[in-house]
Amino acid sequence: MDLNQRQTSHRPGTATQSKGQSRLASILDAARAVFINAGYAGLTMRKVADRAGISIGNLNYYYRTKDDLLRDLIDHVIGGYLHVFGKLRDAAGQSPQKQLESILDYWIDDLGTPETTAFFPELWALANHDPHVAELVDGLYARAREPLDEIIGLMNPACTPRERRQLALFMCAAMEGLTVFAGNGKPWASQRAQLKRIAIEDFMQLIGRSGGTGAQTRARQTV
Amino acid sequence: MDLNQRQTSHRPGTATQSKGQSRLASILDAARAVFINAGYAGLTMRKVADRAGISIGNLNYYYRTKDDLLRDLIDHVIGGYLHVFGKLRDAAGQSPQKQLESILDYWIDDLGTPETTAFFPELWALANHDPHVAELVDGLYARAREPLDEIIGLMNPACTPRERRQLALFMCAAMEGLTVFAGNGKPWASQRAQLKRIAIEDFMQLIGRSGGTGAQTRARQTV
Amino acid sequence: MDLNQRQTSHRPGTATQSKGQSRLASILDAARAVFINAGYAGLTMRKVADRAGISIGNLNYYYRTKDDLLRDLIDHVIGGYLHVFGKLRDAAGQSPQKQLESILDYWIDDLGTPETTAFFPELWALANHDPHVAELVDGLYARAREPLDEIIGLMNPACTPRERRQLALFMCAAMEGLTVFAGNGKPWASQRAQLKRIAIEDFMQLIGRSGGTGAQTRARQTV
Amino acid sequence: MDLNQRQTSHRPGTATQSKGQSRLASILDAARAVFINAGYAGLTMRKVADRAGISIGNLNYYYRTKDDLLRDLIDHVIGGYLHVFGKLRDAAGQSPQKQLESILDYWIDDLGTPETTAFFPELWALANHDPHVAELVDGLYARAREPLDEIIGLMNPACTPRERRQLALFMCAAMEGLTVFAGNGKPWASQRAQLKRIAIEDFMQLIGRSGGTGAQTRARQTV
DNA sequence: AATGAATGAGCGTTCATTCAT
DNA sequence: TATGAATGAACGCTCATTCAT
Repeated sequence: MDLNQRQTSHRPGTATQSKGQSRLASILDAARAVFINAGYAGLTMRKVADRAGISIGNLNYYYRTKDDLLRDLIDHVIGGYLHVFGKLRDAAGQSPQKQLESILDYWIDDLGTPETTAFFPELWALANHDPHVAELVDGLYARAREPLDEIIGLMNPACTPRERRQLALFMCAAMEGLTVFAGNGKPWASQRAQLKRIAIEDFMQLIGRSGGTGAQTRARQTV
Repeated sequence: MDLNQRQTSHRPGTATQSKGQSRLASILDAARAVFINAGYAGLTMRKVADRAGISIGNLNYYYRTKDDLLRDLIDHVIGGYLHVFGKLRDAAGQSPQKQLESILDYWIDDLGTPETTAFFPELWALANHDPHVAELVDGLYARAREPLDEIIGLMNPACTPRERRQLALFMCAAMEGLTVFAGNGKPWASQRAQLKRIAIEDFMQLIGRSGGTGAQTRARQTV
Repeated sequence: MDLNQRQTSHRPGTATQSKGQSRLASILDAARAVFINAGYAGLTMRKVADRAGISIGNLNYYYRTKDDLLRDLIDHVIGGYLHVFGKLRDAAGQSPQKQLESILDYWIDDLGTPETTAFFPELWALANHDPHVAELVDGLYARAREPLDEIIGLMNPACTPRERRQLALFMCAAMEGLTVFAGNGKPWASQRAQLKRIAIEDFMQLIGRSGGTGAQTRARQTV
Repeated sequence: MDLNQRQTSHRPGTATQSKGQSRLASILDAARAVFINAGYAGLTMRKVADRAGISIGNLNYYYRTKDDLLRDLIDHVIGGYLHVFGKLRDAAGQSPQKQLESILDYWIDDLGTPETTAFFPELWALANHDPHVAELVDGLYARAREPLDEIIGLMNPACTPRERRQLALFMCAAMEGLTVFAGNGKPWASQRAQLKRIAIEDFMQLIGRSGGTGAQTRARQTV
């Protein structure tokens, strides 16, 4: 899957003029809002049309089926995250530690926004029933882990590529898990900053002590 | 909320006899299966009735509304997890390290089962739109973290109660996050055991080095 | 295809009680009326439900899809004609000529009724786009031609089975063709009786002079 | 109704230039194809526009309503048949028998083409619900019977005009009825040529023996 | 305790049609 | 001429729910 060259699912021949393109954008925005507010189960063509201020006929003019709309919606939102993760990687010139801290900082802050808190659990649930969504989600995370992987390599050259990938995955999972507990409106939201410090601290240590088998790691630490 | 004294949502006056009670159980089993297979969006009274082998009229006899059924369904499933976590805690006589390892072992194995992999993301998504579900989920995790909290206290007496809670939360989040990546059928499922080792190792270290403010921790590390 | 053992297309489990059976009958009657009045293009679930005096929900309770309803509708109506043709054949004890006359008499009278005049052209049109309808129509006509075939054999033993089938087909086609011109409300409706006489006369002659090759026939006639 | 001076139903002011006229022709061709393939129930403005390679906006520019298009479509197709029947009549210089045979030959061959097999049943069905179509169809057949009527007069001067009309109608009906049974793709398609022979033979005899009451006819034949 | 029958709102979608450009 | 954009009614169908038996 080439995440850079995504193809839209709207009806061919539509959105050729500027009016149609902006309408398409407003549809995707409306769909995103409904999806976030009401979840996939509450995502209906009528709600989207209402929110976008158009008729259902016009909505179906742009998106022949609800599924087409859903795909473009997820493409659209995931595309936004991909864009941000691409930028995060470019924080060059800094030390790997600073880079890592910067990424985690952004990541955990983001998961505290209402949109992300609501969007990703829906995505995870959907991915279990829709292979296409699963593929998109996997692609997104793979991309998001790339800078982590790279930084781990800089911070601990002893790590094998496989170890780097596993560590990045573990860190990614740990942060994403925080969404459920410290996301927007969640019970631990007020302690998100402290949890972020714990995560950063922990990941630094984790990276530093890796680079061999668990036995070796423990040995090195105790020496 | 008292998780020990949950109240069922089925229609009062039903399930008074043994036949009704077993029927209720089969309904909840059917509902769970549908919920896991099709997600909340695909959970319909018809499907549940079909799966349970009864008429929709009869289903509505036991559960006046779909929402009632959903509440009992989630109560039912969460109750199962609570039961297990209660047992885990009873692994007394062993060292705290062994206890911790045992819990994480079970936890991460469980998240690799098809049921858990499918069930929890649905739950997280649902919790964002249904306060009652949110409350149940929070209660479940609070209970699940209790043994972790306790073990942390045993392993590192320097930890304040607040620190213990935060560490337990972080560990819980990190494991739950793995569901999305290393759950059943997920891309990292084959490396789940290794990720488990990383988690256990990491949590051990994390607990060991905690027990002060973040500043103190850093100071100690740099010395 | 066994026309005698047709299977209904209504939802399994419905129409088990007397109320449901009579409702099913009223639905088929309503559907028949709508089909005849408005044609296949004008046959909608809503119109049928309205005509039957029930909600569309209830209509869909009995017939899951419009196609199911259509099949049963056609089965239902064709079944009526089959029943009649079965009876026609039983006009035993009379001379073959009388029997033939009786059948043609009934046939051409029937095609002058509003229902038949409207129903069959719809059927012919539908058969061109729906193989299942085509099969039903073919089955109906095959059955309808059976007594004709038999009578031809009695009237002219010189006819080979193949000739009999062809003659019966030709007669059947000629009569059915009259539907378009002399059916109810058609320009030649008022002369239907005279056209019937022409047909009967013609078919008698046709049968009588058959029983050999065309060349032989012409030879015998000119002698 | 004057079939020679048909008035088109396209929007006044359109198709004034050569480009518009050819576009109109391509629209009618597309409409005919859709009508034949999908039937009246499947005839939609979108399909016609797609097939014609234009936008539905442009289609509605030429035909303000679907009904206008339908009328012109039927006019168009029927016009083609009228044109052919006009030519058939001009097979002068031959004997009436030869002329008759030539007409029947063409007629029954034509009804075996995919277009005619599909088109006419749709037309008959439509005529039952649309008076304008009924009028057009009646006009077409009236014209088609003219040469038959004339030839009958030549072959049997004893026939009264009324008898001639009835015989022509009967013959026309008999042939049209063959469409349903021996049209393209129908069960008897392979025996169409033999059925044609039966028809020709039969009609010759029918014409020859007519010209009086049935009794007289028989008497004359037997003498 | 259980069923078949029934409702009406809402679903996704297609339709003929209009309009500004 | 021709298009893309837009509408609103109607389509077939599913839904949660109610009710009489």
